[in-house]
Amino acid sequence: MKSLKARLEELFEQLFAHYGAQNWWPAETPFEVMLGAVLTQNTAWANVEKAILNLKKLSELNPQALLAMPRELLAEAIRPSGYFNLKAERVQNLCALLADNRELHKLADLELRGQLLGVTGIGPETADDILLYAFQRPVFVIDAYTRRLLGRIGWIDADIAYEDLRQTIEQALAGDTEYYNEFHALIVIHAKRVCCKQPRCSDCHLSTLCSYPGN
DNA sequence: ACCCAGGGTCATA
DNA sequence: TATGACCATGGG
Repeated sequence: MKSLKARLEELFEQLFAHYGAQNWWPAETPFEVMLGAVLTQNTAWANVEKAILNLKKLSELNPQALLAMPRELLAEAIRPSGYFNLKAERVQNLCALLADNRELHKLADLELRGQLLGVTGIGPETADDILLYAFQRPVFVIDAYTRRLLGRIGWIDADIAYEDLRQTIEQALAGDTEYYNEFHALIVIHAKRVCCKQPRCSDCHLSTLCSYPGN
């Protein structure tokens, strides 16, 4: 029986061999990463891109500017990303944390995670996206794709708690920031393949890794 | 017309 | 602790 570490590393190799380096997260600045992390909650990335583009036309992308913006105006700009009233509030909650604590980058990983989770609207996955892709901390992000993929392969229980799964994988891999960055990006890119969105996945080179819910 | 998307909060039992 | 309602747009 192969160890979890060996199986995960093999999975990484297969994905990397097919898709190559992804250079994530798609954003120009760390703050834009954080913004995207909130806006993409339960939302297709294409809609988030529209929202961010709208916002860039109205304002500089920094915490002070978005805090100064009337919430209604912010909400209207991010409308395409869905839940726009809710997300306008969440974005400003995050901005408030960033604006009145300029030393966040000096905090240890766990402290920083605690600060992020303290923001209403930032849950475990959004916090980990921010930790990994904005603050370059070694965190393995668990999202719906990751659960679906690992669940489908039969490596995890469907109902394992977020923290338990994250720590199980991090303990097994003991990877660095760059490795976790690439790994999560590959899982998402793989899940977005057209063939992985079909009920049956026959032409996928990695058919056994297809993450469509019904497979 | 339906389903889903790079989730999270809050009220209730 | 564990469900369920709610948030809302856009593409397939």
